Amino acid sequence: MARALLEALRRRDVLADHVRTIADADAMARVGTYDVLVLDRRLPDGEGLDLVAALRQRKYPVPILVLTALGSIDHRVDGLDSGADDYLAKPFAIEELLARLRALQRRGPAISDKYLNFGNLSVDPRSNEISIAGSVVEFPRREYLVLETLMRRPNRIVTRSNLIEAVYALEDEIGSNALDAHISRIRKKLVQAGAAAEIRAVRNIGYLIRAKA
Amino acid sequence: MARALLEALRRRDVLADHVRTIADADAMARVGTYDVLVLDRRLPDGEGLDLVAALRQRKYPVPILVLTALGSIDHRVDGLDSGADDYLAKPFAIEELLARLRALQRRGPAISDKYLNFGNLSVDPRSNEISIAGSVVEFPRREYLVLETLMRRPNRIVTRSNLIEAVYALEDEIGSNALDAHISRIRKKLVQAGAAAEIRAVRNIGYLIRAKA
DNA sequence: CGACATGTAATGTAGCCGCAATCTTTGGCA
DNA sequence: TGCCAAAGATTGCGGCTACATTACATGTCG
Repeated sequence: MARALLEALRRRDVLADHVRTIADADAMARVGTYDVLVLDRRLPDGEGLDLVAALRQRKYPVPILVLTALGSIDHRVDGLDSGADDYLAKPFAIEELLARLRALQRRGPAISDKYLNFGNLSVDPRSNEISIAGSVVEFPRREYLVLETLMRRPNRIVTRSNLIEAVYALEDEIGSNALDAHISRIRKKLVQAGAAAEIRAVRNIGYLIRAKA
Repeated sequence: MARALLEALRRRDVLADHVRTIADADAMARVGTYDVLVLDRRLPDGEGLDLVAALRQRKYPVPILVLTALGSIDHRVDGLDSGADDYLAKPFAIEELLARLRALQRRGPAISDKYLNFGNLSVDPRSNEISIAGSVVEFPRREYLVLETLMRRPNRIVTRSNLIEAVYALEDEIGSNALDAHISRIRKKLVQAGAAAEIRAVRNIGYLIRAKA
């Protein structure tokens, strides 16, 4: 089935990778950049939904479509609950799968809009949770705010005053290197977690986040 | 839009009825026999999701696909939560809608029991019953309300005021750490029951429920 | 009367965050 | 190229405060 699907995709000039196991898929998801992920439930080394849950727990933002031979309601509900974005029962027409993939892809940006992604960093403004290289890293409130602000403009300079404004909102806090201290602490966490991004200072102006050298 | 859709369906020999209001749709659903129902969210006499909720509460078994101009996640989640079986953001390709309708039809009748599931927690808003790791755990009214509210937005921050509002509805109750006390009691029950989720505080803002570390 | 729910208040506590002292880097300038 | 002042980086420390917990009083229902 995978072969047929790959062939159909290739014919439409869709780029696709294929692996057979959950372990491989997990590895690919960590390093690769994909628009959408298609996952069978029954896989040689386990249950596909477990991977979905794991990816979602790590805030993996890419839409996931789950294929299953089990068309029953229960399983469908499980699929959606586990964090999949769409669900398709086998047997299915290739055409339908393609339509759904297009739909997911179109919706995709909207979905990942809720995440701020850059390199292997992912910020979820809803839960104030930050994931680096696939695992959640805790950031205290102020540090989180600084990093979120930077992540909203990757590769672009954010002025000191912008940052201070974002972090201290209304509270009047002026005069100290508090911001610098936060930056420093953030940096430490970033390297520690193996982030593929770094924060650079722009003298007399502010900071920016960019891909690591 | 309805006209275009009806035309497309007719061309494929699909029988379809069309009404414009929630009231009419409700009436049709009561008497007619349909394989699937397509519902817009914005309707002249109200919000489509309310009809979905009402139908589901009556155990109306027919799959429902909801159309919406609002493609955001919130709305999508709301849609699924309300008991809809599929969700499609406008604008969409007619082809895609048709594919989804076929899929729904093939899957057959679905009663989307709208449990709120997260980790090994399950909340049934209908019976106000909470299960943790498969067994029912008793929660008194206020605690239940707090937990249900959190479970409606897993992984997302729920503000203190939201929670207070949810728990104390209209009753004016202000000024105390009553909420904190409830949270504490809930936490105790959660760990005692071996929940795979935990409630975290977000300083100065509120709480969120998320997968246990 | 007893069990339980729930608000209140006292007390405990973690950990954030600002400060400041010290070290490092940067860029202007001769 | 080399020097220096200023900007930035880093780090330990301690106070503060929002949150956590617990006990207790009150209320409610059987």
